[in-house]
Amino acid sequence: MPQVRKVEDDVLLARLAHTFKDVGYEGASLSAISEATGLKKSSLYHRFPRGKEQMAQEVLQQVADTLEAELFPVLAGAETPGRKMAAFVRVMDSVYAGGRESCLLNMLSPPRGTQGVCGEAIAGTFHRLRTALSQVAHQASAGDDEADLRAEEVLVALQGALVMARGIADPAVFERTLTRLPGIIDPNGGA
Amino acid sequence: MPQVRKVEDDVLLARLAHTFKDVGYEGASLSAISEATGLKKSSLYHRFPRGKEQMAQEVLQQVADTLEAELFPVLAGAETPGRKMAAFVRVMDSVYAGGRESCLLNMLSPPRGTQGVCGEAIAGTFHRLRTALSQVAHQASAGDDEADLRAEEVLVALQGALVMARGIADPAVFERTLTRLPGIIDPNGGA
DNA sequence: GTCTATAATATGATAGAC
DNA sequence: GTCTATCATATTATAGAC
Repeated sequence: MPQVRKVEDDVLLARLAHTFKDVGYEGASLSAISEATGLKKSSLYHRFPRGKEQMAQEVLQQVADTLEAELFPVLAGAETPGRKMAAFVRVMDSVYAGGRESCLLNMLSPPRGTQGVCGEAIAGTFHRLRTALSQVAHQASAGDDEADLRAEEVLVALQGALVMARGIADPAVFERTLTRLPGIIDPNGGA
Repeated sequence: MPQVRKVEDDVLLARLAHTFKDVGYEGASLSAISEATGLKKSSLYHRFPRGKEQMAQEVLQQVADTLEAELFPVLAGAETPGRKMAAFVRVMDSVYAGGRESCLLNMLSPPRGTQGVCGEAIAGTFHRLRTALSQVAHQASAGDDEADLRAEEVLVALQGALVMARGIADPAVFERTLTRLPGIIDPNGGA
């Protein structure tokens, strides 16, 4: 009888993501993952034959897919920079649960030197975000170099706010930081 | 004959810190630590009877001690805000090896909810840094609330730059961010 | 203070029943 | 597709020689 999927793929990935965000790659033992997902280890290997590394890869891929579907079309669209950044803030506030969850790009980051597949995915997502934000800054009348710097500054603030929110156990840092982001990309945007 | 210290305490702590910065708390197995420090596991337990948790605690304590000795006296001293922030940048550039090393406050951060001793130390160091930076901002004619926000913004940028530098394997992000920090605390400081 | 040796447990991973 | 049972290895931790 139990030939049916006990946990749907999207739910499974969401629970995996939550676990990785909480304890990181090394901290996420298969036992912990099993408990978090409700699937036994062997069932997890059925879904992810290459084990934990594949889980991390697919979770990162889903992050990339979500951004590609929900964020980048807006940032590349016809709206004003102000509206685009409002959407950016909305998406990030949702992705990071108001600062109560950490970033997978941080928590899944491999050791220095050991780049590997996850490292490539993480770097790629950072670059993709920076490019998209830079174009918004460019739209807000920044020169090419200045636009890149503004985009970088936004990502730096986003990541730092998440680290600090976790470090002092206070999501308010993240919320305060979010409100600053539109003004970084578009200083004349009536922030 | 080998009744003498093979590795001095400060060297031992430095090697431990390097390992934790690289692979995080969970990723730093005793085997890895043993190899990195040049001491066998049982020797490590002789130095740190409570094991890895104690190692992390002492490494964090040493970070706090270093800041207390090298940074906070300057920030609380009689110099101009500009000189204080120049010293801040110098210390941070050294502590994080120009962006090629991660922050222990990030890499040793315990899972959400599980605060524990390390969590307390990390939060304490964040608060201590924020307070000291806020006083510099206050000196640079910021109001009390504004000073706190500027201090927070500096720490957020610092942490985020380290995460991003690691994520895209490019320390330049960190160096660029460092140059912005004095202007955040003192916008009229001729940055 | 350091080492070799060892114990108890946890981990990543596989085999095979249903 | 999920499960129980199992394996080989790695992990934290301790005992005792030098």
